[in-house]
Amino acid sequence: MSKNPPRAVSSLQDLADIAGVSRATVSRALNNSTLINAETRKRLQALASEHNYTVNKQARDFRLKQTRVISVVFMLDAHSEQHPSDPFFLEMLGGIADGLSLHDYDLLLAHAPVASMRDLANSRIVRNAEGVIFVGQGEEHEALNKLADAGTPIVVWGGSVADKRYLLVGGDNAGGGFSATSHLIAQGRRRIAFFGNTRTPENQARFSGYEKALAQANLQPDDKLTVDIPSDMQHAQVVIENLLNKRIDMDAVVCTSDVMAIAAIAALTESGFSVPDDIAVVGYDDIPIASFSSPPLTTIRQSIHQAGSVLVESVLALINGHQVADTTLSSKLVVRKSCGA
Amino acid sequence: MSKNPPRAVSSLQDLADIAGVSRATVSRALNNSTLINAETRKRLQALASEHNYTVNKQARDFRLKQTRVISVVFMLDAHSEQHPSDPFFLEMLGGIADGLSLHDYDLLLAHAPVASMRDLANSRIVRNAEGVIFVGQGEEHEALNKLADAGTPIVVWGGSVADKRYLLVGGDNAGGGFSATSHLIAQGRRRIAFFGNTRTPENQARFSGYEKALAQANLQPDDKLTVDIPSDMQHAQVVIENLLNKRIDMDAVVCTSDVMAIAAIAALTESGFSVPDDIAVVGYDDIPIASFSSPPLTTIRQSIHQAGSVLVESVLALINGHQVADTTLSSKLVVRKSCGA
DNA sequence: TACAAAAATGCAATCGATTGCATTTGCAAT
DNA sequence: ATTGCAAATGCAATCGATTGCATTTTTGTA
Repeated sequence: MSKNPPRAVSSLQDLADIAGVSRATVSRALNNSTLINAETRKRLQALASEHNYTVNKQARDFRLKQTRVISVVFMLDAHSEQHPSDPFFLEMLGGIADGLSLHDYDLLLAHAPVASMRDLANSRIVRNAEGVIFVGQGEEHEALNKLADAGTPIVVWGGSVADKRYLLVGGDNAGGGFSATSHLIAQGRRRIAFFGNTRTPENQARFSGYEKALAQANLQPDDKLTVDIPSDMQHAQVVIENLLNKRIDMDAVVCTSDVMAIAAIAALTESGFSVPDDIAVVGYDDIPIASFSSPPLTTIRQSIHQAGSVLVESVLALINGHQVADTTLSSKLVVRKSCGA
Repeated sequence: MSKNPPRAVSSLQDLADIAGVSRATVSRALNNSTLINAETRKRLQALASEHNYTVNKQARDFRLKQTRVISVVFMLDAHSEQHPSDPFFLEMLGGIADGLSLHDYDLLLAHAPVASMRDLANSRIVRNAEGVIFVGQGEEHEALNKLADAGTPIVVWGGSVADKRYLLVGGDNAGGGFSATSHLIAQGRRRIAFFGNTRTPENQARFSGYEKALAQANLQPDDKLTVDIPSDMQHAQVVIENLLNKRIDMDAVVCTSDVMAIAAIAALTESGFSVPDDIAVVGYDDIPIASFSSPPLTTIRQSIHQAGSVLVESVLALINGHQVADTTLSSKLVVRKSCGA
C-alpha cells in the first residue's frame, strides 16, 4: 500500500497527472459518462475521494453556463420599505430553502425588495439566477407579467389575476376569506369588517370570499367596514386606533394576516373593547405564534412550508422546459377563542 | 446620431469589436483602471451602458478566484430539528442581507443547519463562500473553534466562551440578564425563575447576570427555578405546563427570548395564573410582536438589524486580512406591562 | 529634430472543467 | 495476418474576464 505523498489536488489536471490519464478521462469518470470504461471510472472515483477532491463548481458552472441559483424576492408593501417582520416569511423561506437544497440549488436572497422593479430584468437578482421565486405580488402585477414575457423562469406566490401570464402558486384565498367570514356569521356576528390592502391579488380574492359569505347570509356590505391596513404592525396599530375613534359599528374583523390580527387585538383592547366578546377577530396564515396570542387566534391555516417546496418544484420544472400548471393549496379554518367559539 | 444596430453584446470581446479596441482596454475601462486614458474610459463606459452591457460576474469571479458569497448558518436547538419560527431570525437575516448587498456580496442561506457539523469544512456552505456567519453557537462551540483554526473566515453571533478562537459579535448578555432580573427585584419579586437552555454561551451569560442580580439583592438562587425550556414554542408550552403542575413557588420569570416569554404567558394564563399579578414575565430580543402581546412584553432590546451589519463588516474585514476585535452591542431593558410596571 | 520617459493600448496566457472530434486500443470475424 | 468495428481515451477548443509583459503612441526635454 504505497501512499502517494499527500499533496494538494485542486484540479482535474492534478488528478489526471497522478492517475496517468488525460483530464478528459477524469472528467468523464467523475460524471459517470458511459464513454468511460467501468473499471477506469471506479479507479478514478476512488482516487478522487482518496485525495479529497471534488470538482470546482464555479469552473463547472461557468463552462456549462449555468448557475444553479434561484433568487427569492419578498415583495413588501409599497408603504413600509422596511424588512418584513412577519414570521410567515421566515417559514416560507425555510420551505423554499429545503426544497432547493434537495435539488442542489442555491438560494440567493433578494435583499432590498426592488426599489425599482423596472430594471429588475437587468439586476443581479435575475441575471445571476436560473429562475426567480416571488413571494407575494405586491402591486407589481404588470412588472411580473413583463418579466415572464421576457422568458425569465419565474414563479409567484400570490392570488390569481385576470391577465396573468406568469406561473402562480397560492392558497385558496377566496375559500379562506369565505370560511373566515362564514364562521363569524355562524357565530352570530353581523357587522364584519375586512382589514387589509385589497389592491394585492391575494387580498382581493380573500375579499371576494368575504363578500360572497356576506351575500349568502343576506348581509349588506358596508364600505366603511373595508379598511386598508398596512401589513407592518406599528403602522397597523395607528391606523386601527384612528379607525376605532370614529366609532364605526362593528362586531367582528377579518384580517389578512395573523400579525395584523394580533396588532388589531392589541389596538382593540387598548381602546377598551373586549375580544371576542365585543369584537371577534380572525387572522390568516396560522403562524406558530397564533395559538399563543391571547385570546388564541382563530385563523386560516396555510401550509406555508409545503408552499415553499411547491414553488421550488414549479420553478425548476419551468427551467427544464416542462409544462407546469398553477397550484392552489388548500386553506383551512382553525377555530380558537378570538372569534368567540 | 447614427445608432448601431441593436445586436446582443454579451462579452468584452463584442464591445471591443464595436469600439475598435482590444478587450483588455475595455476591461480596464470598465474597472476604472488608472492605466487607461480618461476619455477612452468615458467613451467605453458610455458604450457599455448604451448597449446595456455589464460584465459577466460568473466569468469574472471565476478568473479572480472569488465568489463574493457569504454563507449564513442559523444554529438551531439540537432538540428541535425544524426551521426556526422566531422573528428574531428574520430580522437578523434582513440586517445581514442589507449589509452584504452594500458590499456587493451575495447571501447563501444554509438550509438544513448542519445535521453534521463534522464535515462542515467540506460542505458547499463553506467551500462556495468566502466567509461564513453563524447566528448562534448552539452547543457547537468546539466545531466552530475547529473551523476557525482551519483558517475559514467565520464570525459568530453569540456569547463569549473561555477558549474561544473565533470572532464573536453579540449582545451584552450578562448585562441583559442582570437588568431583567434587577428590574423584577425592584418590582418586589423574590422567587424569580430563569427559563432557557443554559448550555449555550449566550444563555450562560444571561444566567450569570441573573445570578449576579440575585446575589446583589441577597436572594438565594434555587435550582428548581432554573428550567431548560426548548426555544420552540410548541415544546416550550408543554414543558412549562408540566413545570406549573409541580406547583413550584415563583412570582416572576426571566426568559431567554420573546417567543419563549409569549409561550410562557400563554401557559401561565392557561394554568390560571395572572400575568403580571401572580407571575411577572420578562422576555429577550424585543421583536416587533413583543409590544403587541397581552400583556405587552417587558423585554431586553437587542438591536438586531444593526447586529446584522456588524456581522457583515466583521466577516469582510476578516476576509480582507484586517485586524478585527469582538463586538458587544448594548442591550437595553424595555419596560412594559408584563412585569407589573 | 531627436531621444528618453511616460502614458496608453495590445497580445496572449490563464483560471478549471466540459465535450466534439480525432486517435488509439481491443477484439472478433474473415 | 488483415480488416472492420466498437469501445476507450486523448487532443484541444471553449466559456468570459483579468493582467503581466510587450509594444505603440504621446509628451516632454535637451
